[in-house]
Amino acid sequence: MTDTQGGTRIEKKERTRRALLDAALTLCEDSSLVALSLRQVAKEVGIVPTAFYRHFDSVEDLGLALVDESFVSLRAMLRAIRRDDESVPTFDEIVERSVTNLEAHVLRQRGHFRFIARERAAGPPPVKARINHEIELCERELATDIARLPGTEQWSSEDLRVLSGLIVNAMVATVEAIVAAEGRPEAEAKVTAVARTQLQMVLVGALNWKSTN
Amino acid sequence: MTDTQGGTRIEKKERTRRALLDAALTLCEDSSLVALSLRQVAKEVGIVPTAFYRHFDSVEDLGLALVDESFVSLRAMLRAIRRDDESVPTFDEIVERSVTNLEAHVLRQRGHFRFIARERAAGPPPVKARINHEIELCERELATDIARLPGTEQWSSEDLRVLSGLIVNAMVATVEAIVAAEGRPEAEAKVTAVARTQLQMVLVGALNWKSTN
DNA sequence: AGTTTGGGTGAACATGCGTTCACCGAAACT
DNA sequence: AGTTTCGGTGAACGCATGTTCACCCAAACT
Repeated sequence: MTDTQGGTRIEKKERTRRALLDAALTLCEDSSLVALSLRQVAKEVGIVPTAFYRHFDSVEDLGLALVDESFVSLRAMLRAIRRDDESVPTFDEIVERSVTNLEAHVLRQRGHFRFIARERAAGPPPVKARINHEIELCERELATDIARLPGTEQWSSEDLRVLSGLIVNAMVATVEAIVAAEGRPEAEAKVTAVARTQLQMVLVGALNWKSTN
Repeated sequence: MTDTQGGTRIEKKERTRRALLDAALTLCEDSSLVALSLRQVAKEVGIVPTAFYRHFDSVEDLGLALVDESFVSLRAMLRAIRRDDESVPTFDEIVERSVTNLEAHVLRQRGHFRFIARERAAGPPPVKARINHEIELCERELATDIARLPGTEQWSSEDLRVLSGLIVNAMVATVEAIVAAEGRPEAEAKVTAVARTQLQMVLVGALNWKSTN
């Protein structure tokens, strides 16, 4: 490969590694990791198939790296929302901020989210497992956030998990719908409007829920 | 192929067609339609690759047939629940019946549901589209069912769709979780228990919702 | 009885796949 | 200046893929 960008050796290695990750993300856009060949992604990047092994053991291994990458940025976003919410009074505003931020983040990282939504259901088993594990972590963190909200003081931890599961489900579905909107802004707006209402309905349910801990 | 079962010609054709559908369902269990080859499924059935074309134009075409099949049986189940519900008084009993029936049906048709859950996100575009369309139909039907329930008389059709979307999301997630339980009964029981509680929470939300039609 | 229909056959093709191996050449060390 | 490290090379392998074609033969028609 002819790398016209100068730089130290590790910089160049990192650059092709990135190129491999990006190429893989693009190439499996409308199929799946399990249908993506090492040679395709190598060709896309402009290196010979064998050179792929200098960076990853297999396509599946590359997939795991993509999962990690995606969730690092997702978790950063969630931390940011959480930080902001410290000073926000009403439920409506929490809903508003959450959905707005989620939408912005999904649009910015469309490729990653497409990937996650797909491989969560169809990826190679280790990839699937990693994704579902990460989502479960989000669910747990959301449960502890909810526990700090007024009105949920004496909920059972059971019910907290159930509620956060419900919300995470709705958010996962929302992400899939935003991604499926394919960038048509009016379709996206409809999706997020629905998501806001759904979250509010769930919150109404939660506020009127008496946990039988 | 040596077909030891006798029968008329169209019966024999139907028999290999079934075998192809079943083989495809089994073979893509832990990958996806997009990673399933025509030759694999032909070999599994015991016919030569070329004979596949006597039944389907392509693997994708076979996939569409599988989608139709799955939803035929799903819709039959939904009709049955709806019929039963006519005579059922309380919300709790509706929740109970729905989740119990869903669980039983998913367990009986595990293969089909696995397939739907996977290909919904990862299938070839036409397959994805067909699945999402079918799910949307379920959502619409649910919305009209809800509209007949006491307490929702003056909801906006907007809100009806939002609520049924929320419920369908939760049910799709439940199906995925049941399938992921891999037949371990205690894991399945936990999943359905969570689903029941989630449905109840949503219903509590709905009952306290005032639609701003 | 004679003919047509149509599911299944088997060879052949070009192409793409993952993986192996010995090798190159420049950056990075000593 | 001399040596090591290591990302990228290119040929080669055995194998699987989708699709074509001419062909077979029993069931189904006339």
